[in-house]
Amino acid sequence: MRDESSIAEDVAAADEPSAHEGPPMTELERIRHSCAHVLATGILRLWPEAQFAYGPPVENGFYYDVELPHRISPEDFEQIEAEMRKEIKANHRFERSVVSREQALEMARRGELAALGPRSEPSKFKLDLIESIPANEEISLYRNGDFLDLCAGPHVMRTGNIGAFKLTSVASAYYKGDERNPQLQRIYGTAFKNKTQLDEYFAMLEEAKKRDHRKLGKELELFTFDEDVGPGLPLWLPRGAAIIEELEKLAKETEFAAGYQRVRTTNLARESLYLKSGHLPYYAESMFPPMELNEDKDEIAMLEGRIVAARSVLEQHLSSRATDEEDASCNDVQFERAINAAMEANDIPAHVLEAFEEKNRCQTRLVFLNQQPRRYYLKAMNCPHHHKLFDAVPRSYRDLPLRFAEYGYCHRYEQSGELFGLMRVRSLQMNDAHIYCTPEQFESEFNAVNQMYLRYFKLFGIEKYIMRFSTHDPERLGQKFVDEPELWRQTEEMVRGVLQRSGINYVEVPNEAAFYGPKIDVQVWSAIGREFTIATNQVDFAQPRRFDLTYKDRDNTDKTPLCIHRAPLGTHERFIGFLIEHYAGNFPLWLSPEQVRILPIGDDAPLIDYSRAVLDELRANYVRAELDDSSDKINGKIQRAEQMKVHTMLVIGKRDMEANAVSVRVHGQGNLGAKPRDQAVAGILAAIKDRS
RNA sequence: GCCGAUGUAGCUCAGCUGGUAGAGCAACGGUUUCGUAAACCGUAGGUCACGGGUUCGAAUCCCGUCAUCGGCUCCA
Repeated sequence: MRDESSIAEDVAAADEPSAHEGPPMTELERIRHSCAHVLATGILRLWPEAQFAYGPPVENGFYYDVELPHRISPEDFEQIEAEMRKEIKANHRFERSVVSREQALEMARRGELAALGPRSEPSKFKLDLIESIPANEEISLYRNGDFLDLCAGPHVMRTGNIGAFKLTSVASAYYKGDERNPQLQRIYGTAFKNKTQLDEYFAMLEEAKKRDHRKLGKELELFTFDEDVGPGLPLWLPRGAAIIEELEKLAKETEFAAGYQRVRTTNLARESLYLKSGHLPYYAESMFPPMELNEDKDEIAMLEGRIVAARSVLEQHLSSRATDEEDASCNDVQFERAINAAMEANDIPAHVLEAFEEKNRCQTRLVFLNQQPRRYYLKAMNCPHHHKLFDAVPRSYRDLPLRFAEYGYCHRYEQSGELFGLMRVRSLQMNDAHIYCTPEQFESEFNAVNQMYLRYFKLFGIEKYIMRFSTHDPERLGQKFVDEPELWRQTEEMVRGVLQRSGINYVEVPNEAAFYGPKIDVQVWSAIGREFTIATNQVDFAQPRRFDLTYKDRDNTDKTPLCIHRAPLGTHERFIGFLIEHYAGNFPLWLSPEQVRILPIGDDAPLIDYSRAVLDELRANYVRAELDDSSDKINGKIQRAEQMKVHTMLVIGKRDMEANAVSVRVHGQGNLGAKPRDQAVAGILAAIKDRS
């Protein structure tokens, strides 16, 4: 399971090559970090030329990055693990020594670091890592048996203290996490104090697999992906769509009460919109490539035809007047000159005059048409469209704050390797809204949005979350971030102040802002330990300016509003993916795709009629209820309903019918016994209404 | 996009070192009339992801493509 500190750890693991800084390790981390050294020892026994980069403990184990011509595959694990077991059995001490910078560099040059002894090739990554250790820091080495490594430690006392370990996977990773650096093989493993804990860990992984949203989504018939539709483009089955409808109902009610207005915009817009917004070029690689439309093609062809016809009339006219030295079959410029001159005359026939005018009319019109195809893009974000809605009507300070909400589809061209079930998709429905406000209104609007998050989290029982405040990187202005240094500074200062005053727990993460302004992401952890950005809240100073959005202030001057982008429920795709894992598919009644299933015992006509009457009553109240009139026995019907995680089952036998009752069974709770029909129905309706 | 792994019926999975593709559940047709997690019998269902190659013969071996998964990079 992941905790809040894991963000810091991951950042440290990614950004801190030497591990020469950072918080002290826990006992388990020391075991895992030591196991990484043992892994390197094992690999070197098999491939002495291996070059190691760094090998820290991570959330669920450890890894070591290695460069090696041989491609390590899971088939090699057994062999490597055998070498590792020998090293653990030898029970070598982890011996720490401190060396001078020059000594360390010398050893690296001799290939002795992350090695079993001197080698012909230098330990090149270690050489580089030594360079990055700050001058005032001590340089330490750790030895276990023959293996010596540059390492800040700490370690367990002896290799034998690594109770139980297992190699788990191999992946590739860029050296220092930078795409421009060489790719290394990253060997992952995990280690625990003892075999029992190791086994428990793998058993836990098996359990986690059962609540994986991709597995449950298929089993519960919530959504599907189809090759003909395309990767990352989920299709929602009726049961999944039911959840979407409930979430939208929730959002619409909440937002209506909070003074939002709903708008609707298109999925497609011309290139010019996104040039204005800055999505092109700042966001271009996340957008689907454009489609090109020859919008004026037909009109251009028609005009050109008419020009040709008119010109032939004019040419005829010219040639009829031609003197010996004049040639009517001349180039365009000469023709224009000649015809203009000819039109000076007084005796021009009417049809020639008409052709002349027709030609000029057509040529003038052509100037205003697009000869080049026009580009249209699928929208990746709603904001540019909403800005246009702001701009569609003159705005006064009295209109602010103006809050436009839309649950629209956006399409983003995520890289193929990024796609991940529902959590990372290419078509997404965002719980989006844009709040246009004055700087004075910013704080209360911003806090109101945060309050909305907290209410939602309470409703869904989300207890663990953290806000990440992402700021810009001054060095990437004009590349990743709009080039407005002063506005960035002011806005970040403003947001930081609001966050601090509101007392919300947050961490500040540099360089991860949106291109148009700083943002706050809300990270949550699904029940199986995955971490996600579920909601987002961003400040946009850039786009309102780029769109020249203004409102008339009290003093009759035009001012530019601030814009807050916010999506407390994130996207349906990710949010539902999260909820599936959060609830393990056992949705509360209000969200349950099938809220009630009626299970008659037997199929006697009166019993079926009674069951159907109960069904009709529920459906008349918009309850998603079904009747199982199959020929299964009652145990079979219950089994099937339980497997589909139907929330409430109403078992109806002869006894119930005669008492005008139903027997209530709730998924996960079992048989709750018979209840009067009215009472049971009322209870269901009340629970749905309260979202309890 | 990069590295690695995987791809057999709607689902879960068998199918040895190449010799004509199998089970359970689901579906469909019957029989059964059952009080809280699976009644019984039968029927149908697959171009073994796709495309090439090797071979007398390929689900199986080789190459390529696509998709998914584990990571990396990216990320509202």
